[in-house]
Amino acid sequence: MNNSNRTIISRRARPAKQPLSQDLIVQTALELLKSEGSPGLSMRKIAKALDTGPSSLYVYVANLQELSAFVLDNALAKVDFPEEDQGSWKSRLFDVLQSYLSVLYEAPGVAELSLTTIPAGPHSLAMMEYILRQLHEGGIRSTSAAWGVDLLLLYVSSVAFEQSSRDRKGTTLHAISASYRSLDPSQYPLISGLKEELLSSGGQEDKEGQQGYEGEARFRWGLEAILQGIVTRNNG
Amino acid sequence: MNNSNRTIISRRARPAKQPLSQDLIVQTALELLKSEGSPGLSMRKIAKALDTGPSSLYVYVANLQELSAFVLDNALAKVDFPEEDQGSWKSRLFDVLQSYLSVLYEAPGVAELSLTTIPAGPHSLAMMEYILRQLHEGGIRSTSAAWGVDLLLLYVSSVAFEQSSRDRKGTTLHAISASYRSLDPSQYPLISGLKEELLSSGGQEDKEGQQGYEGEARFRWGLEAILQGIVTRNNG
DNA sequence: ACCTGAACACCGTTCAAGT
DNA sequence: ACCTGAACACCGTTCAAGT
Repeated sequence: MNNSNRTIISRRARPAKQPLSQDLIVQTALELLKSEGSPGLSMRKIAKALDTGPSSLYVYVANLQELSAFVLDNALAKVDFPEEDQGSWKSRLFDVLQSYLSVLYEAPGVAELSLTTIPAGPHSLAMMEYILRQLHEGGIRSTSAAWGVDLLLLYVSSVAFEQSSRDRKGTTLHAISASYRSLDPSQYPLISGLKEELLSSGGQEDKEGQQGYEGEARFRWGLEAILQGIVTRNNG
Repeated sequence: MNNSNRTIISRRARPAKQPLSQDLIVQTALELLKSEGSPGLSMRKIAKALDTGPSSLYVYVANLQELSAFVLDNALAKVDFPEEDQGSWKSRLFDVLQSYLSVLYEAPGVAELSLTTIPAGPHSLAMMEYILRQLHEGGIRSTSAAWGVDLLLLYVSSVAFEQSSRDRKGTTLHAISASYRSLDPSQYPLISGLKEELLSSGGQEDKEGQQGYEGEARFRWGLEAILQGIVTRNNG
């Protein structure tokens, strides 16, 4: 620093520079991820936001990968678990997964994290346990249940990620839409004939609600399909 | 360069420095991706492999994202389509998806690409068309078919990615295994009870074949479950 | 038209040095 | 024990300049 012989003008807007801690780092990282997307999740940017150098973070966090895992689990704290004495197990199951989806939608980067980092934090475990409990109540046990949770969570993460990676760049949606429309129908008759259906990939087609009507319908369709399959495999 | 007054000793091992082209760039990129994983897919490394500077690549490719899309489609050229006059539509469907999975397994980075980049290249379109044709033959049409392909491809990509991101770091599997084993059974009774099933995530438990027996079984289970669901939704 | 060098604005991680 | 500065070895992309 070159302000050694200069009285400090103002100790920043920050509240007197809180001491660092893992929690503070993780929270700052999550804020950056939400405001700037996945490029916001960088050691250097987090350090800058905390008014320090990147090397300081390594006291509380092994590396970026570990930090990412913490950030994901922190975000998952917001997932809502419906009370277990109301409604059917199936409606509760759909509701958690819907809530999980909303949390992932909140920030484009979080969806990517959910696919990229292995979920072993307490919040993710709590969600798995809750889902397993609903499946159990629905008579789905053992292998079917274990593989089923994975499949369901994978589905939700993928939907969220696909969606958020489209939002990232308006170009991409235009690009794919254009490429479908310019297809040679004689070479790709089925794709050509299903253009519209293929493109309604769960996106927010309207500007209003959290998620378009089409998107919500498609999300539930996929969920029902997977669950249907799990149930059938379980009983068959 | 500082060898201006020095006769060139040897024009590298490369065959007399081929002129650049999009195809050469894409192929080199794919080779690097296979040999070094996703960090290998960098403009600078590709340029170095081609014995030029990174800026030279921008004549043939808009940016890294576009190049990635080309690389993915190039890799998908290897997907095998079973002859359509043999076996059932279902066995053909499973076989393409199995072949798709093998291609993604070939390189850890390719699996990641398949999740991250929107597939609009000719090889990916050909695969979609083929799958739609099998579904059509199985009586699955319209929305069910359109959303079904997406779901099936998503599943395969995710399985491949999950697997390859585990291979990347032996630590991660150990870490998750450890975290499951150290769980408080009273807090997470169902997860604790299903430890084994949850951990058999389609991985190669044996050192021999391309894929472990457990892994193959789990992969097919997921496929059957999804397909079952699609069929039921389609008819119901 | 194609290629190059140099620069710009970034990365993650380490490490000796300070308090 | 915690924090810092400086360095190392990387990124993608642009742009003026050369052929």
